[in-house]
Amino acid sequence: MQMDAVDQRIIALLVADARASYAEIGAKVSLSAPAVKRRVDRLRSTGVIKGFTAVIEPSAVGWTTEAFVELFCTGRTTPAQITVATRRHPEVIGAYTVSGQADALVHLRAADIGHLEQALERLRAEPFVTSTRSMVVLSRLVEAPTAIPLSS
Amino acid sequence: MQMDAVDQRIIALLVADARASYAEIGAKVSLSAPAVKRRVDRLRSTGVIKGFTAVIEPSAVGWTTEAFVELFCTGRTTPAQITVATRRHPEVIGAYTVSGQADALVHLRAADIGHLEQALERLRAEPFVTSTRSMVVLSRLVEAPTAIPLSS
DNA sequence: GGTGAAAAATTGACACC
DNA sequence: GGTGTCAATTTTTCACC
Repeated sequence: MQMDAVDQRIIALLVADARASYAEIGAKVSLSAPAVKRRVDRLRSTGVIKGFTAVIEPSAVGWTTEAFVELFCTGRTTPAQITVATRRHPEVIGAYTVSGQADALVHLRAADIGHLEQALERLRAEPFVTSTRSMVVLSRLVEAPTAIPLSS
Repeated sequence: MQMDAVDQRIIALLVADARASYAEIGAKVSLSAPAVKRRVDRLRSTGVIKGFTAVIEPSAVGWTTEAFVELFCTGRTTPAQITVATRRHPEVIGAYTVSGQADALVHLRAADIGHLEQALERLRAEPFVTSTRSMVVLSRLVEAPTAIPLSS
């Protein structure tokens, strides 16, 4: 899809604050509120903006434990299989196929270590998983929303 | 902070759609719009809701390459040092200290492989980094916003 | 792309429990 | 502490140019 510098700035402003009003955004990009809305509607319908979400402090909702788990899979495992399998587990908040020794990297979030262990066991029970390697998150140092290159 | 089931449901609804109106949310949790707003204001001021953001398709804004990099650091490296160092690099969209062989895991997003390589070189140049192990993301299978346990 | 008007949402004041 | 109702203001969302 075609996007100009104004679209990029609107996106950056919405990433910074998804509840900013169109008038507020318009003031910063020198556009009227309706013009901003039309652009945002277009960005949404073309899939550039996938949605709007609240950023939550995980510990506040009872998720205190995170881990990254490398999956080593059997030879014939497809990304689709991994997708289906990982989506089944509510603890999975991210999953990626990767280059390197592992086949996939899975990001888990659980209530506590016990819950994490349980989720990990379930994941390891998937038929295509041959082995795993876990990294439990000790502290989140950086966690930024999708950064947008600012075209100044 | 103290949170009841209604707060949890409001949070879940805002994670699903940060631009939902208070009246719309109120209809789903059986509360008036002002009551919802008061709760949201409280959740924001207490840091449970850290903010609202737009979810962007990374490829649409020119970020086509992602990687996870394990950092192996010198013995006396502190999390604070890693935080400061990783925040300097705009390509870092996540950083965590982890248990296991590596000391930290860094999530990078770059325009292309060349850009990623460049960012990786800069990261490896940090004085406390002894070695790295990279996993380039081949495909994003799952990428969910902070999942909230639904108290049904 | 802007303007203007109607509809809807936000926000604060107030009473109530 | 919490809620709902009401009114003023602001925002959204249409027309139409």
